[in-house]
Amino acid sequence: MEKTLSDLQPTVRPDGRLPDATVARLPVYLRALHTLAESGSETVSSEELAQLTGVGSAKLRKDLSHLGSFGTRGVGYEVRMLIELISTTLGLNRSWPVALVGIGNLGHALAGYAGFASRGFRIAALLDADPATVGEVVEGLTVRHVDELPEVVTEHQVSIGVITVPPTAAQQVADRLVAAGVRSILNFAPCVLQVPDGVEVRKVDLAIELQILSFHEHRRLEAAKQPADNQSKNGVLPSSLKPSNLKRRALRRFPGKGVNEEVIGG
Amino acid sequence: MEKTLSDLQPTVRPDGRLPDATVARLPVYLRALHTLAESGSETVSSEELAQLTGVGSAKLRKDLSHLGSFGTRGVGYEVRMLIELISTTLGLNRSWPVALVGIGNLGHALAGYAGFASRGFRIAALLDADPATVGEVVEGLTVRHVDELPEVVTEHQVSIGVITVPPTAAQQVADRLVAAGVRSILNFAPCVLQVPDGVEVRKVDLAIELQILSFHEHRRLEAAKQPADNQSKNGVLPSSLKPSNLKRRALRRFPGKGVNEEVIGG
DNA sequence: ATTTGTGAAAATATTCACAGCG
DNA sequence: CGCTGTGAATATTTTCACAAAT
Repeated sequence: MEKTLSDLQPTVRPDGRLPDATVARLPVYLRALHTLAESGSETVSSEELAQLTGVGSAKLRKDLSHLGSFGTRGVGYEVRMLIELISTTLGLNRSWPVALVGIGNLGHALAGYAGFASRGFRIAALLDADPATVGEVVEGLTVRHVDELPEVVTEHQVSIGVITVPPTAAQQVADRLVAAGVRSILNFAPCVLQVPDGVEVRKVDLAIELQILSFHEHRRLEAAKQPADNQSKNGVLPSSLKPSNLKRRALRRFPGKGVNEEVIGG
Repeated sequence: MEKTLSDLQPTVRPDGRLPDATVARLPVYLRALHTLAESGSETVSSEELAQLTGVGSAKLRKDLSHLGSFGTRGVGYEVRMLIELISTTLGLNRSWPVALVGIGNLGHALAGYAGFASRGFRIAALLDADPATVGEVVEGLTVRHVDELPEVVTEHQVSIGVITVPPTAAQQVADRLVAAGVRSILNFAPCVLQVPDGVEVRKVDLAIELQILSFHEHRRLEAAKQPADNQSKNGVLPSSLKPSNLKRRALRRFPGKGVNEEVIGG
């Protein structure tokens, strides 16, 4: 039977709650799907999409099953429909106004990220505490003083705050965002934010990612030192690579797309 | 009994493998511990450290228990010893040479991040494919052409590669890094990288984080629309905040520290 | 013939709760 | 008494494997 887009809204949500792990993967699927759509694919199987996203096909199917039953057995999923379904689920059909607080190096880089606007997000305001920065025009927006947060939030209906200030100032900025009514915060400052229940904080932390890599690199080196050791399970090979999942490389690269998208985001 | 630093290396690793979830949290503990050390604390209890890091105290104790038994019952943990223990575990006692590929907006921001060097990482080289950028001096380093990757990696013993190029170029850069012998990659490009087994890739993706926030914001709004609904469990409050974990705010802010650390990393 | 959707099994991760030590 | 360390209980996530659908 044909499935129409209007089937999307009312159906689904068997028990009502989407697993966190699933929510975290939906954006990944969405990106691959957009690329597929651009390259003209109309349908995709769980196996293909799994290859493209680096996720196991069973996991992918289970993820999608939480949104409902929209695949066609023997065929796969309609690309456009999946895009619509995931976008709707994530709330990406509207454009969320974002306030960016802290216009330093990273703030500049983020403000200049074109793809920001492209899907679901719009930088509504830039703010900073430094009088030297306030008033500066960055990417067409005049930087306003962080004291004006309450007005700015109301004015632009800001629902997401991005913090790119030094860690010493981050908590204060978070408090102000919360006081102004913002309930979703993306924190780039390397510190833990304390917020009341009901406020969602996500953290992006370069140092932590590097330190996790460091751990694995360290393990590798330690393992290489002890080649006598019984590295039976999940062992680290001394100096050559295991040539296992090479079939993955088969449909690795997407058909060329000319867009020179900026590096951050998607 | 006194515990000495030399106890650290030989002991521990009951079964041999540290849970991924634990590894991912160790850097968070480490940061809080550094702050505690700077403020002069000599010991810390699991409860305090839990407050500071936003992790449950039982989870924290279980995490630390994977590294061995280094606490003192009735007292807590020695801050300096925990720092040493976690640093050693993560392999942060040496300085890892990092190659940064892609000197655009974000690349510049990362190259300029002083705290990079501060703990365990050192930018050894900057590379780019754009002839206009190659030769430019950024933060004291001359940008080299990405074709020179093999030489650069050998020259500086690069063990970690950071990718900040547009997504269309990211896979190619990853392939070159791997070919040059790099086994740990931090990818800022919004795409999935395919690498052979044995290569560790971590991804930092602004758009994904925003989209996850979008989902929660969306849920919140949907929930607010249906106030008649039985929002019993994990319900979203319509317009005011639940004032629950307020005690957390008690020891929220660290004693003032003058360092004006840059925003990224730590 | 192929691929979805999903129970059931296995693996991971978190939380509880308390014995045991200082 | 206070706090660690940890088995046992619970929750979450992943993986398996196959019946059902087209």
